[in-house]
Amino acid sequence: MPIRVIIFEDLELIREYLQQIISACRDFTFVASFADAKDVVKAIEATQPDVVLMDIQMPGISGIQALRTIKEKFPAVQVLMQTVLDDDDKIFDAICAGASGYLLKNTADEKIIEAIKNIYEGGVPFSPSVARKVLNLVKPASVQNNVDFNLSKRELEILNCLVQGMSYKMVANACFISIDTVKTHIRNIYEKLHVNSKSEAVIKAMKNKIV
Amino acid sequence: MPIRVIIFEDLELIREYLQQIISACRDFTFVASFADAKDVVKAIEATQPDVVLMDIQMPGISGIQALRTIKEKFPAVQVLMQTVLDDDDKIFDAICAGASGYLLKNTADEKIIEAIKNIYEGGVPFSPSVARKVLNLVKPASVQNNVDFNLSKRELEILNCLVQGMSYKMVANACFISIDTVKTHIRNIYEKLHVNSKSEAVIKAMKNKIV
DNA sequence: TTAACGATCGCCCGAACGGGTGATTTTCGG
DNA sequence: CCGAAAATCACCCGTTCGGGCGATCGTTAA
Repeated sequence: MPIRVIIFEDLELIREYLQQIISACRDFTFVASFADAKDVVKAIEATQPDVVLMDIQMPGISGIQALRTIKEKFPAVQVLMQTVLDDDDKIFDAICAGASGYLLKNTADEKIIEAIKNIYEGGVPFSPSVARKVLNLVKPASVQNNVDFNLSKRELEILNCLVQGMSYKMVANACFISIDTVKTHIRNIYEKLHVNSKSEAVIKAMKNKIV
Repeated sequence: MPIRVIIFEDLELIREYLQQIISACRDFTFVASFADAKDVVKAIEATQPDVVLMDIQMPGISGIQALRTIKEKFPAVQVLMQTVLDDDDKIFDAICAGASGYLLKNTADEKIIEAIKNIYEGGVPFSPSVARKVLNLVKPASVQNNVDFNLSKRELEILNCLVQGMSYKMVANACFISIDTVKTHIRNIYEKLHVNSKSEAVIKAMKNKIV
């Protein structure tokens, strides 16, 4: 059973070009193409696609907005975003909105074919440079989680309570120890983390993924 | 100029298998292979590879540890991790440690070849399922940043101070307002965020990326 | 032109917190 | 087995915080 593909792309030239590539491959059925995403819901309902090729820059409703709508109404439909410019924010937005893949428009034909198949099989095709960007988005968030603050097991447990927003009293109850002991532990934690308030400890714990 | 490749892989069968794949491709020069990462630094110095194929599970020093060492001493060397099991944590650790790519061992030969070329050209090859996992790591971090707590500009500003670990007094100084006004604002913030302590507000702010 | 809202400031009180000191017991590696 | 580190508890003191109440002054939207 061929994969049903539809296209959203404002530029006629590119639209027809993509259309040709899809049609030429017998694993795909080219179903329809649209120059804008105004009636994206109706379009999906009418055409029942497996995969949507979506341009990011389009007059009127943006590709990202359309993507959001699709993922909301038809979560099973896979959407492959494509764009000329590799803007970090756009890429990030698209990923957060549920894009299944992200290609730059300089991608070779056979790569596009491959990406569509890939996406249909549950993969996540990214242009190399896009993938690099995604990685750079992930990395900073968790860099330096190897810093060792030398917290004991108990201290970690209590710090964990703190990052859940607990008060001293609540920690004491949760850990079955007296409130004074909690204070002692927290004092020690502060010293090890080089902070001197609960908020700072929580912030440092979250940023360093000690939790 | 062919790409110089070395292999770290404890299982002889797989090691020789990879070795054959690499050798068979005239874009690559197979330089050496090692059964463990004990002398990883010496190995790199001696062989001057462009790309390292690194198994994750190895007796003694783990592939991730070796990866860290390589990236520390030879940041220019690209490392392609590979593993049988697609453990989320391992993958995440590898990415954070600077892995240039991540393949599952069921990857087809030609995909491996492609991945090595890709990596050498600055790309980031991931097995489809790995890429999906990476995405899932990125997404939750920024999901729900659209929740609107209806904070005023001033309240946002003060909340920002809080997530930097400031006390009431410090916020007052930073915003050039009296400490009592800070208290009023924070009271209002608490109400809007449905919390009732600084830590909780900080946690909620960080988790929801209001900052 | 009111009414609503945000920003500003003030006072009060009790609870929570931060830091200092000291002590006992448990645990665990050498 | 012994000593260090961790875990436990206690008391004191001053500061910070959380919350309740009230107030003034702009801006703005109905």
